[in-house]
Amino acid sequence: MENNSAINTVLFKKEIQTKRVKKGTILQNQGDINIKSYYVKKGLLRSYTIDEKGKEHIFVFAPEGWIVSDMESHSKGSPAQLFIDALEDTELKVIKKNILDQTSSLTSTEQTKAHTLNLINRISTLQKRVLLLMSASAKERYKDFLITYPNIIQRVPQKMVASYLGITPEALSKIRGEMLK
Amino acid sequence: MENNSAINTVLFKKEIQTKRVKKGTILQNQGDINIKSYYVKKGLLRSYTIDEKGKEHIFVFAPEGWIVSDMESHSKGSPAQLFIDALEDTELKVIKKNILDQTSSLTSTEQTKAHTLNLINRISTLQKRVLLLMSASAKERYKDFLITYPNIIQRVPQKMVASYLGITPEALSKIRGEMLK
DNA sequence: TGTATTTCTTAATATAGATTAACAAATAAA
DNA sequence: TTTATTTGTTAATCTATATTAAGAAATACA
Repeated sequence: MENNSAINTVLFKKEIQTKRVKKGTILQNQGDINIKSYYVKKGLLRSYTIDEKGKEHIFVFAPEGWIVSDMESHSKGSPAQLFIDALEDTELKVIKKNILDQTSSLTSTEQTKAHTLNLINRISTLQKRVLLLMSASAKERYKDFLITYPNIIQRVPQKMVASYLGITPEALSKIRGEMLK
Repeated sequence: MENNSAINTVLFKKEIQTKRVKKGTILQNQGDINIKSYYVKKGLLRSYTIDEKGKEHIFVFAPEGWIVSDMESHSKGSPAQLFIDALEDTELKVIKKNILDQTSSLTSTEQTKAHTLNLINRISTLQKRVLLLMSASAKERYKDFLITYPNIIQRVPQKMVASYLGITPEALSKIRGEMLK
């Protein structure tokens, strides 16, 4: 989920499979049982839900160096909540092992540390996201997005940025219009 | 942050200090440098921010068995973003060590696993929270809160529940009124 | 116990953002 | 290319929630 160059150390070689997928490929469907994690070497993945009204809500964008995984389901062993698909042609590593098993007696201290750091970074990112969703206006959240993920806007359609921010494409268009003045 | 009985195994004895604090005690102020984590043995803590308009936003409630810590700041070594205080007289353990150092060569595999599980549970909780904030109405979020944290409503004033949900006390009062019919 | 303070409720009004719709612009497909 | 599809814009209208205000209820305090 976040940029962490030490990740290669963490990934447990024999459990990993490298893969190339085309833009549009769905890696995980809502309801899937066998949940995996994906490390992005090159390209761009995203995870998202579709609510009862059929509306998409993007949970994360995962560009180079990030990991996407459905923690909620992963930790509970329940079916996937999230869809995961490729927004660009992507080169990735599939991590099949349950994340808990990765912290096995066979992994080194350094690996475990990098692994822990990765989890903490995710929590930190989510903490910020929750606080912004609770206290900031759509415009403020958009401004924060531009700073925090400067390269994403050029790579995805605007409506996906709106979906990530939790607003409609129309609302984002209006905000951008206002910001130009 | 979440209920996990294995936590005692994780906590590294000599780094821990048990403490009793009175209701209202502030354990961490926004801007504090030396960030600690708190494990609640008995009682109730919360973490929260205060925005530019002076409005409080509760990030987590931490009843018995939970840990509160300011991950955002902890991981970056930056000053605390969150306040942490006691909503009831509380018995707690102060974890001074940086969380990364806890995953040292001295901790056992079991400890590390429990520790990892704890982090994953937090991510899982936050994932759900983000998705709810993005896609659900205030009433839906309140209903979810009642199910997920059934005992908290009896222990905190209603306005704090509102603050946790990201709505005003007036809005929550109205929602509760509607739900009685 | 009585008084002050905080919390909760209700209602009127305001506002950010949703919805709907229609069109323009860009991108993909034929 | 030309045409079809997706994406972005603008504007009118609607709705959930915020804001403001005032009184009632509960709680803390003297």
